[in-house]
Amino acid sequence: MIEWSENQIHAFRKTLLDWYDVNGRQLPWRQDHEPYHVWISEIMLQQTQVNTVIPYYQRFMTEFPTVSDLAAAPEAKLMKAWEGLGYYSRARNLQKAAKQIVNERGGQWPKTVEGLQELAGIGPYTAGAIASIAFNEPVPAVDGNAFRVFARLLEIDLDIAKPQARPIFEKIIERIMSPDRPGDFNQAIMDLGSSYMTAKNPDSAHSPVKAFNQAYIDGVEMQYPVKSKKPKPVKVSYYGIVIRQNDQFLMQKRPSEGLLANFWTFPLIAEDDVLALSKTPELVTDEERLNLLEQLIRQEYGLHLRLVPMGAKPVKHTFTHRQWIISLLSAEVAPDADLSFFPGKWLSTQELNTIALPKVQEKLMQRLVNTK
DNA sequence: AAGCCGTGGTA
DNA sequence: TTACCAAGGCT
Repeated sequence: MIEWSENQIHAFRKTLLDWYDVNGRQLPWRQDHEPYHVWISEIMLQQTQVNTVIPYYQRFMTEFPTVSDLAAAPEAKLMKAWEGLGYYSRARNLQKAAKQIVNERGGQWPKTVEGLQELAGIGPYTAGAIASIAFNEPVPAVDGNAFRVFARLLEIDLDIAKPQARPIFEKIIERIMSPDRPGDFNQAIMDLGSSYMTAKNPDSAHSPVKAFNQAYIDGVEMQYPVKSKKPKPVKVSYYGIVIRQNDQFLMQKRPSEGLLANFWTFPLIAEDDVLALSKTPELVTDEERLNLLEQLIRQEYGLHLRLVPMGAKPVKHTFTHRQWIISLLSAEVAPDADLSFFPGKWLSTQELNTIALPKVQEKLMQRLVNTK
């Protein structure tokens, strides 16, 4: 890596901010520096693209205009507002933090990076963003953009996937950033990172800071940032059981922790659990498989079902670390069936249109429409 | 430290 | 299709 002189640092600040003053993006959350606005946008933007966030942010501000409104909101309404954004613990933490501010702090925001990180869902990046943008504190906001931009500018060889890299980048950026305009500096770095200095197809030849971009100058831009790879999603096969009576589906609520916590889906049964009932799982035929599945449902839920496979191909849905492969089967259940052992309830199509559903459930329901 | 936690877009 | 990315935080 290289180091800049004081003169270079001053020149970089001026070049960056001059560019930002003219070319900075106009975004809904940049109309003012209200901590509430900065906060909501920063949480939504975690691992999520700007274009995806914009409509969510606008609806959110209409429904929950202030931190008090958010603190007092029914959780179902909040989840409906977040539906489709993913990483749903962000929404739950959002309300936790809103309650912290309203109930424990008399509506007062913590105004320092340290204080902000005491709020649920606010880590080092988001705390730096809020502190610098809303409270003008000269602290870096090191997100993926900042890692990438500074790794290239200075040819920093640290693996940005490793936690130790963060404090080192923070120290480097602290020295470089504009002490009088910290919020604008941090946002300018993000705009740079999402325009000229993107991960895949950067356009450094036209970048306002190309003269400062050592990796570009040396023709090794694509070697930065150094980032170790993550493991592939693990494939998991399920049977999705569609039990319909007139206008209702028998739905199952997911556990309160873990993937898609508390969301409603069709009952999902892991193929592994079904095959575990066989002494020779590798020899199970399709017909036996169906029998084993019906047996498991009898044992676990006390439901006597006759299952009929639906459609040809299973529904696939990929999360960050899992790929679900779901084979749909339909069944009828007797009107007087005992549902006391079944961990779920009947939901009408009306209700299903009202509550928040995860994308994978919507895919399953879509498949239902297509195979009818 | 490394795995968990969603979704949509792009090459 | 696969692979990887996009303004991370929590455990």
